[in-house]
Order: sequence, then C-alpha cells, then structure tokens
Amino acid sequence: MTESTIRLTGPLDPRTGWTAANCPIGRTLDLVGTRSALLLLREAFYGTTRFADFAERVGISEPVAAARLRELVDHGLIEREPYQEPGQRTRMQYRLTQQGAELFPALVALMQWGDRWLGPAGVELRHRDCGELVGAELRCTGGHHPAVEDLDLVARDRRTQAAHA
Amino acid sequence: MTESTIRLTGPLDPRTGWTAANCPIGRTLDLVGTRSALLLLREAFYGTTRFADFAERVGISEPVAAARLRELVDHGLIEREPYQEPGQRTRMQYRLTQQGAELFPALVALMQWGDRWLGPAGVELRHRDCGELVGAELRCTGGHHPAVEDLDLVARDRRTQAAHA
DNA sequence: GGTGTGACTATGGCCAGCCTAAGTCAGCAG
DNA sequence: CTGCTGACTTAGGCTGGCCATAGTCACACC
Repeated sequence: MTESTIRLTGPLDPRTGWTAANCPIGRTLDLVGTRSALLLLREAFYGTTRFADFAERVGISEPVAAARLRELVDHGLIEREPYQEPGQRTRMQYRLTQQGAELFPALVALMQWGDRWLGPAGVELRHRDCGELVGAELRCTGGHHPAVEDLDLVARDRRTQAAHA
Repeated sequence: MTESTIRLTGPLDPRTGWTAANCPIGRTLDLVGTRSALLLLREAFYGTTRFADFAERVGISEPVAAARLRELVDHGLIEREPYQEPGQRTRMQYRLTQQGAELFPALVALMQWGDRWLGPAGVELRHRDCGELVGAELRCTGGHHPAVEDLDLVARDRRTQAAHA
C-alpha cells in the first residue's frame, strides 16, 4: 500500500528534535480556524456583501457575524467600505481582498472532500469556459501534479529565505 | 478590479431563496474543523504514528489528542492498528486512510496561504522528481487552471446526482 | 417628526475545546 | 514481583465561540 506520508529531508529527517512550532497551517488557523470564519468567506465568494445577509446565509447570530467579520477585516482578508445606491443612504459592504481571495483553493479543497466522502451536495463548481468540474489539486511550479508520496519536506536555509523576502 | 466571486447560475442566481444548509464545507468542518484535528493530520502526513508523539509534536495535551484521534478514527480518516517491533510488546499506531490522505490538498492550501501572507515558515514542500515548489491550485477535469472569476456554481439536478451515486 | 431599515452593540448564559495533574492498565525487563 | 513504558482515562477548571434577546444610532422617507 502507499504510505501517504511526505518524506522528510536533510536536517528534518529524524523527526525527533524539531517542532513545527511556526507551522503556517497553525498560523493560518489562528486567523480563520473557526467554522464561522470559513463559512463567511464562502459566502463572500458566493457574492454576499451585506452584514445581515452574511449572518442569515451562514446561519450564525449577528453578534458572531460582527465579531468574525471584524477579525477578517482586521487581518486583511475582507475589506469594509461604504457604498451608496442612488436614492439610498450610505451602507457598508464587505468584499474579499486579494489576500482573502487567495484562500479559495483551501475552501475548494474542503468542499471537494466533503462532497466525495460525506455525500454529494446540491451544488458543484464548474469552469465557465469548458464546463468541466473544478477541484483543488497539488501542482508544482514545474507543472506536474505530484502525489503525497512524491513530496519532500525541505528546510529553507537563511539565504533562500532572505532572497525570497 | 477583479471581483473574486463565483457566478451563481440557474436556480441559484437570485441568492435570496436558497441556503447552503447542506454545504460540504460545513460538513467537512464538522469533522476536522478544530485546530487540533488539522494539526494531527499534518503530523500524520509528516509520518508520525505514535500517540505520545502526536500530542507532543502538535503541542496539545494527551486527553485532547486521545479524543481527537478517536474522532478521526471513528470518521475513517485515520486507522488505529496494533503493531509489534521485534522484542518489543504490541503497540498502537495511527495511520492515514485513503479518506484522510485526500484531505492533503486542503492542508497544503492552508500552508501555502500562511506562508505567503503571514511570512515564510522554515520548511517548504518540493516535488521530489523535479525539485520545484508544490502548492494547491484550482484545476478542472479539462486540465485548465481557472481563476475564481471564471467559475460557475451550478445546481446538480436529481438525475445527475443519481447517476453519480 | 415619526417610522423603518441597516448595521451594528450589550448582556447573560451554555457548551465545546483546551489545560494541568493524577490515575489506570497491560506487558516486557530486570 | 517490581518497575517502567506506552497508551491511554478521570477530574476539575478556564476560555472562547456560540446563542437569544434587546438596545443603539444614523439616516432616508413620508
């Protein structure tokens, strides 16, 4: 059987002796690790912009929606801006920033998994141009689509990190 | 600017009138929506198999690790099985099932986002064959890599659902 | 100037998830 | 048969996320 584990390389290899303390998954979850945060983002992708709509469509209370939206705004995933329809008074709308929009693959991956393993939902994502189903997949910058077993976890050295920064 | 929203199609179009009650994201989060669950899965991908190692490397207490691992086993993401090293007594190991392994793109997407927006971590994922960086990306079965704006959310009709089941 | 609406805030309470500290239990090692 | 180790469980307590209910405040409309 396949092992479904990543290969640890170089200084990471004896797993003993290092911790994933600064793990980017953990840090991401610190911002969007609640059910309500991720579902609010889902709604934003669905095009929802107004406060009461978010609360209702996500199925959370308004106090929670307010708190969570504020966090998402504070962390830069969503922006809150006034807008005005003609003849209407000024209102607030919430829209995804570039930073928020880039979380989409994560949501799609969760959606895809739920659909596959917990039974299909009533909706699906399709590519407008070709009509085919859309999911999230692993891809390297070389253009391949590797399996989990084909991945190495490698330590970034200081120089590489500096060059990237 | 780009809108970063999906286009709702057909009966979904007036967003008013339907709810994402059965949303696969929500259902997935019911199983793995806690920080500890996702970090335990991360550790499993890193190759951790033993109880105490999970607790220590994730940075959670043993009672929580026990509860969360049991949930993951009950839901079929991880399997718990006895194993024996020569001259040692029987112990338990935890390993990813196919179902658990398929959550990997979601974890990679979260990792990638944290790395990009919260500062680079000390490790990175690379494709063993070509050495390039690996991330999670949208891809349709037609082989394209669409942007968020190029996606349609479409309602599955009964026939299609039946045919897929 | 009263009414309605949108976007919140305030209060109080419940429960899940987390912690520490300590206990259990089985099996191999001495 | 005592001790140790691995895999847990039990007990007690804290905090954060959630809820419902109710209140606030600004503004357009009538």
